[in-house]
Amino acid sequence: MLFKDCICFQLGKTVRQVSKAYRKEITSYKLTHGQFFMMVAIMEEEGLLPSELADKTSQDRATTTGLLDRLEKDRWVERRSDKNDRRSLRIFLTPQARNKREEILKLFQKTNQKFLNCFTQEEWDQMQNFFNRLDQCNESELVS
Amino acid sequence: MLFKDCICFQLGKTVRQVSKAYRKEITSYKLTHGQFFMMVAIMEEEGLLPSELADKTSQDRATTTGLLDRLEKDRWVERRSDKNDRRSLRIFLTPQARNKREEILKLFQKTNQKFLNCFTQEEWDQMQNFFNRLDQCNESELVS
DNA sequence: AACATATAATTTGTATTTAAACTATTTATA
DNA sequence: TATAAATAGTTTAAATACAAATTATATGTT
Repeated sequence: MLFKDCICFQLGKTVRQVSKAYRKEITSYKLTHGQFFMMVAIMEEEGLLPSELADKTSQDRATTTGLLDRLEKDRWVERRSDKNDRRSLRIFLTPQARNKREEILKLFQKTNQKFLNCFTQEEWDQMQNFFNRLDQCNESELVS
Repeated sequence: MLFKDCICFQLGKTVRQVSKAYRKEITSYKLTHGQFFMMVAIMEEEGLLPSELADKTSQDRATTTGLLDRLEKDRWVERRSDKNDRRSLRIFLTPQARNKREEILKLFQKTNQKFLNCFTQEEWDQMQNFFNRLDQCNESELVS
C-alpha cells in the first residue's frame, strides 16, 4: 500500500472521515463543523476579536472572516465595532443564538464524548502527544 | 482549553499544520499536496480508472475529477477512453511527467521519512491503530 | 509633526471538499 | 427485447483553505 507510511496522507484521510461523522451529529443546526466550532468558541466568550477567534479555533484570519460572514448572514452572530480601536471588531451572539447556547454547548460535549469513548484516557493522552510532536516536527526546518 | 478534548478539532488543526509543512517540501513542482499524492498514485500505476484512483487516494470521485482536470491542464496526465467500456477513462502520464517519475517518487519517500523520523516504529504503529479505530468508530452508529 | 512600521480585518484568486443532481453507458431481469 | 437498475464520470453549488495584496487605523521613532 503506497500511502501506508505517509503520515500526511493518513491524517488527511482520517480527518475527512471523522469530519463527515461529526457533521452527521450536528446536522440539526444546519451548521458546517467549522461553523459549529466557531459558534462554540463564541458561545464560550462573546466580544472577542476576529483575530482572537482565529487563534482560538486555529484557523487563519481569512478563513475566519469567511466563517463570520456566513454566520452573520444566517443571524448567528453580529460584528460590533470597537470604540477604542477603530480597526477592531467585537463578535457577539444574536439573541436567537444566545437562546441556543446551552443546547449547542451540550451537543458539543456529547458529540466529543462519543468519539472519545473509542479510546481510553491513556490512549487519548498518547494521541495528543503525537499531535503535539507533529506540530513541533513541522516547526523544525525540514531541510535535507 | 475549550477544544482540548475534541478529537475532530485537534485532528483538523494537526492536518492543516502537517499539510502546510508537506507543501513546503514539494513546492519545487508547483503541485498542491493533493495533486502530488495523485501524481504519486498514477506514477505507481498508469492506466487506472478515475474511480480506482479515487479509491487509491481515498478521495471521492468528484474531488478526483477536479484533481485530474488540473493535472491534465498542466500537462501532467492525460485521459484516454477505454475501448471496452465507453463510460470509462484510463489515466496515463504525459511524456514530460514520465521523465519526472523517479524524482517525484524519491521526493515522496524522502518527505514521508522526514515526518516518520519524529516517531519510533512502535509509535507509528500505535498512531495507525488510532486512525483505524477512528474509522471504525465513525462507521458505528453514533446514536445517543 | 512627519514618517515608517505594525496591526486588524478584508479582499482576491485559486484549489479543495462534499452533497446532490446529471449524462452516458452497461448489465440484469422481467 | 424492453425496461429497470447499476456504474463511470462529470457538473453544480456552497463552504473551506490559504497565499498575497489591500485598506484603514494605530503606534513608534526621529
